[in-house]
Amino acid sequence: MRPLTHPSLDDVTVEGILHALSDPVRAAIYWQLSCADSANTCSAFLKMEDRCIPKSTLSQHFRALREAGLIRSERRGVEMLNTTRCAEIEQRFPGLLPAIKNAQSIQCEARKQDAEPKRAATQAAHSA
Amino acid sequence: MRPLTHPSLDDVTVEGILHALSDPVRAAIYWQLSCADSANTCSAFLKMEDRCIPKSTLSQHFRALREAGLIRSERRGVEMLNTTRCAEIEQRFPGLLPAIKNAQSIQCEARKQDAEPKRAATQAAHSA
DNA sequence: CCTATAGTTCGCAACATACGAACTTATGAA
DNA sequence: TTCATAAGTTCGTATGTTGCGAACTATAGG
Repeated sequence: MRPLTHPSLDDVTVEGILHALSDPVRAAIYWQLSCADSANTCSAFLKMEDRCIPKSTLSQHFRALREAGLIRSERRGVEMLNTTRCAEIEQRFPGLLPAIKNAQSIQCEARKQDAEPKRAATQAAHSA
Repeated sequence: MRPLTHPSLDDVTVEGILHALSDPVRAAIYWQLSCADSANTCSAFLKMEDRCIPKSTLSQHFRALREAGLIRSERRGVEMLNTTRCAEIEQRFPGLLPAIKNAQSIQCEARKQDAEPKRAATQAAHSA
């Protein structure tokens, strides 16, 4: 097992960040980590929103986030503690992560709104 | 040749935007289009920053931008006029594109700063 | 109709991604 | 110590995506 490598802040690129967050699973992991008041292990994400994500896939996603500079991981015994580097990134690219997060949540809300009328329509069809 | 398709604003996704702009060539095309006071053809990008990008590759990049909802393309005779849809996207995801653009330009400046000392060092070495 | 020009599509090679199986490392019990 | 277990990583492979040359399509102007 090769040691964990984290890019220095100067080596973090916008393209890397955008690419890492353009994957829905990684984006979900990232925002969840950024909301968590304490560090989080990988296995905490084995089940995400009803989807069961294989361990190996998760491991790759964490590596992608780490290599993009979005998170910092450190071994703690048998498990791994992951924390976001958002303060650092905010320093280098002010406003970037908040803007992306805001957009994601707008989209998330819009999807909920979309789902509502459909469910109502289905119910109406059933009762008719 | 299948007709040009543009997603409706509701179908534009954050992941799609991030993915489209995570490619340096597409990002460059996009920002250049957004700076252009008028619409721009594809062939205007055949030579970008000393790099010569093949026509077919360019065509794919334009398609990617179009399908992500970032640009609108319309035939005008034998060529294609491309315009950004940034006003629409700003409406749906306020602040997203400006934040990304700002980050890109910060990175661009940082790279220039990085290049300077090197060139100076090289000159010093030559004169020594 | 012929030719030139701007883009698109096709086909293939190179690269990236997902995931099961096998492996490594740390922990705790016997 | 030795064994079992748990958390992650790495490997192999199947599947998907991307880049680019060659062939194609569509339009404008002789």
